[in-house]
Amino acid sequence: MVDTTAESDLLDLRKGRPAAGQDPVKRAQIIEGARRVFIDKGFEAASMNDITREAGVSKGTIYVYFENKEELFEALIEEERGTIFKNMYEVLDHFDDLRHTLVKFGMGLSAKITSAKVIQAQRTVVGASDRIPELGARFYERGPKRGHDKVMAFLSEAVERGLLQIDDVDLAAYQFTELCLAGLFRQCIFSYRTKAPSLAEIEHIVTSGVDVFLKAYATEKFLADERASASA
Amino acid sequence: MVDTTAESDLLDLRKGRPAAGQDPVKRAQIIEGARRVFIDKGFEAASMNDITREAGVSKGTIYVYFENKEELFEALIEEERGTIFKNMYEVLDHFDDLRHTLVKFGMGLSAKITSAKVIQAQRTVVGASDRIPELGARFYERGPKRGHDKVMAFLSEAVERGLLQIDDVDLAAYQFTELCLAGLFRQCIFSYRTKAPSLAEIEHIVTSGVDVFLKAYATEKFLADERASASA
Amino acid sequence: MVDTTAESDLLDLRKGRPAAGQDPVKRAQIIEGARRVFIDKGFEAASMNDITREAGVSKGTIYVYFENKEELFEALIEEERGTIFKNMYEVLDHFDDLRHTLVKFGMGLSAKITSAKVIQAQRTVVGASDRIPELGARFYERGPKRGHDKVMAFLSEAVERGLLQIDDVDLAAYQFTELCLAGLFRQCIFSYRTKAPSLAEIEHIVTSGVDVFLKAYATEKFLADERASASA
Amino acid sequence: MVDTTAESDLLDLRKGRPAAGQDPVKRAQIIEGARRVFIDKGFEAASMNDITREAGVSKGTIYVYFENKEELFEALIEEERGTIFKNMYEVLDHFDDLRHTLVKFGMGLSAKITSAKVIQAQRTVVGASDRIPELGARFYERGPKRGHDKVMAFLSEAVERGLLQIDDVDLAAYQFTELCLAGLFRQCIFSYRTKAPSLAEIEHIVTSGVDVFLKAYATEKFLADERASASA
DNA sequence: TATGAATGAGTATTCATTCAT
DNA sequence: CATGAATGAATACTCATTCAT
Repeated sequence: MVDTTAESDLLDLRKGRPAAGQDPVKRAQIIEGARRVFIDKGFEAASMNDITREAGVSKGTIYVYFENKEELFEALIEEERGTIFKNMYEVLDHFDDLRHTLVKFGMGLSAKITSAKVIQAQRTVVGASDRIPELGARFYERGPKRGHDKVMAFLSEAVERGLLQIDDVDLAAYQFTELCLAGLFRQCIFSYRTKAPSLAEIEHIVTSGVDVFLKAYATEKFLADERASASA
Repeated sequence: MVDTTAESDLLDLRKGRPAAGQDPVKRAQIIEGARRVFIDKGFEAASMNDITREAGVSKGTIYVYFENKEELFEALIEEERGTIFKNMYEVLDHFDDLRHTLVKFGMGLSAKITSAKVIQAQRTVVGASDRIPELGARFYERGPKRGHDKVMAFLSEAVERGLLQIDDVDLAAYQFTELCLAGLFRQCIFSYRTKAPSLAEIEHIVTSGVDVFLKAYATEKFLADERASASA
Repeated sequence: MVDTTAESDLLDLRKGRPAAGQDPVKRAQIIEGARRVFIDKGFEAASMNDITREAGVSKGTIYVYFENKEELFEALIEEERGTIFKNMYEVLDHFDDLRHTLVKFGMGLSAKITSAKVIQAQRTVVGASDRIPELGARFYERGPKRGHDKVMAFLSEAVERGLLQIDDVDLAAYQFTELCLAGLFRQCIFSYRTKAPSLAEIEHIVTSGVDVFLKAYATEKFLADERASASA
Repeated sequence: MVDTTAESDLLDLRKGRPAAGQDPVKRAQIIEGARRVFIDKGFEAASMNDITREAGVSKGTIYVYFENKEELFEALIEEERGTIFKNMYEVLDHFDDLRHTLVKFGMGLSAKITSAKVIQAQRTVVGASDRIPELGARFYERGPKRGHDKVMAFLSEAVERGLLQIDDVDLAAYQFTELCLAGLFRQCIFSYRTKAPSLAEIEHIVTSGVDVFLKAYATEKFLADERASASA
């Protein structure tokens, strides 16, 4: 987004001053400042003055772009969400190797969710959820929930293809996700782990998780196929 | 106030009367008030005045027992932990019916962790974790971690008894726990679910989770035993 | 915009276009917007942004025409005064029926002064008078005072015509006005009455007021005339 | 007030600390500061910080004694009202000389209402009435309205005694009051008069007002009595 | 020692005014 | 000249903490 702006600046496409609350550069600048402060201090402890200072804009300007503190926080989370879950589901488009696809997706998911940046954002949302429950709900709905739906769709497809045998696909999708995280989420969010898990660790966990998942849900057909391609 | 005091006062002015901030009854009284307020409102929104009122002690007294609001909150969480996870692990002492034991334990765990009260407390801890990371860490360590250890011990025992076949017991224990929660924790903590799951739902999830778990880890011996007892 | 302008622009770029703050149309436009906002919200609660919106001019332009908010308000009041008391005194031009003339005038006066709009304006002026005393003074001088002078002139004329017998015409004029308002002004300005008095009420008050006034000041000649015309 | 405190401190009559918001000395101190600021600047322009400074107490303390700015202002007005209208109606207890009583009462009323202090207070109330109409209403109700009722009672008594002949006592009471003020109130409240009228002026106005009033409402009996006592 | 009245720095938000465009 | 985005001082009010009683 910034890139595009920079580019248009070069071309001088921005004629005159942007309308109040409409300058995307300034908006981004405010959100960036807000991100630093909110992530660092949490919703309640973050003060609009801090954000003012961090963003390098005046108090009034923030209030032109955002109705109030809550809305600013929501906008930040909205952005964050987009960033976090972007490109995470593309890997689910391929069915050629089910196990490999699940591992690859699971690792991406696990790595993303437990990354320091994302954990902190989630911590802030959880903290704020107490006072603004809809905010947490919305975050979950448009983030984790959306991912869950993608996983469900993928599993359904695999069932149709005769690779998996699942009664409750919804539940199975949750099980899959949890098997990929296997304790990491709670450890991270409670600051028990202070740094993100290594890739090796994630691989170990996800490989095992997929194993468990397939032992429970794979069809004979899938296992036969796998044996065949392994011997090839 | 007791006759003996007069005498001992001469010898030791402190005896029989706790030093400042040392009376465990008053301390407990303060923590009890703090619990109600913190759980009800979250860390930031809870005011020391609320706690004062709820605990029935004066402002000054609280500050004799606890350096500040944060320290009081820490002390409360320290206590809370113990209470939440108490009695949860007793069911793991029985091995006569592995599947049944796992389901029973899993349901207890799932119900506890997703109960409104406990979710509230966890939300508050997560929110505060950002500012006081050790707090979350300690909470996790002495709560979830301890439970995890119990599960590990249980699984190890089952392995030794030839009922389960597990390479990485640590990981398997995490997998088991997560299978029992299957999405509930994240849904609850983000306020996506605003009320605790029903017992029926928990039963459905846990039964399926144990199923998956056993399909992955149960030995032939266990399955044979189960078939036998089923036909009996 | 008119064709002739194009020509004169060549000769004199300023011609036809008023200097800064000199265009009476724009000035009127601003005042009209200010009127709506100030009357509606009072001095303090009215925001320059509201006026900007209502007047359909930009912030900067207002500040070209008026030094600041206070000065704009003063200009508005200056105008308002004229509008409020316009046409109120015409009825005083007729002497054919003194009692009737007094009642008619008194009713117009009373209705005007206690009308919602005018009360609002007066309240705003009174409120602002504390900070800008000249403002209230000027309002009174060119409004109520001017009316008082008209009443005095009328009463003097009536005295000369032998209809009234008055020592202190100045005082009598005040008395007449007050008798026509009889408590209404204070009730309205203090918001004790939240809506303007009805015409019937005003008629009752004014009729009685004129009665009192004439009992005190009417000459024998006037009374005789009145009796005569009544019997006719 | 400060003196009293110093004195009682010497005598040590104030045992212990008064309860929060209960110390009448501090309350008076706050109201005194508020009076100065509110009277000087009007409701809106007065800031709680100003009052804090003027009263010599901390922000928090004010908010212990008064819920908010509005309530503080109301408390001040409540006080002011009491002070203003105190002892004003005692003179109405005597009927021995109706004219004299009316003049005496009218002069007290007129002097009071037009005194600088009272005018300023009324101006502040009128200004605030715009935003808080109930406030003005309450002021009127418990101040001017109460006075009006006393006048009505007095006039009714006079009617019963056969001294006056009045159809609408309510209206007559208003007429009497207005005749005593004869323009002064509006002149003062709009800052047209910047200082209170002299006693001589008030006497002139009230004497004339009572004259008009009695010419309109006095019975033959009263006039005969007066003539009699005059010749005596 | 316990109390709770007092403190004042801190909060989010508003709005008259300025000045680059 | 006109514009309206940006400014930041000012607002009412809160609350963790202190300290005289």
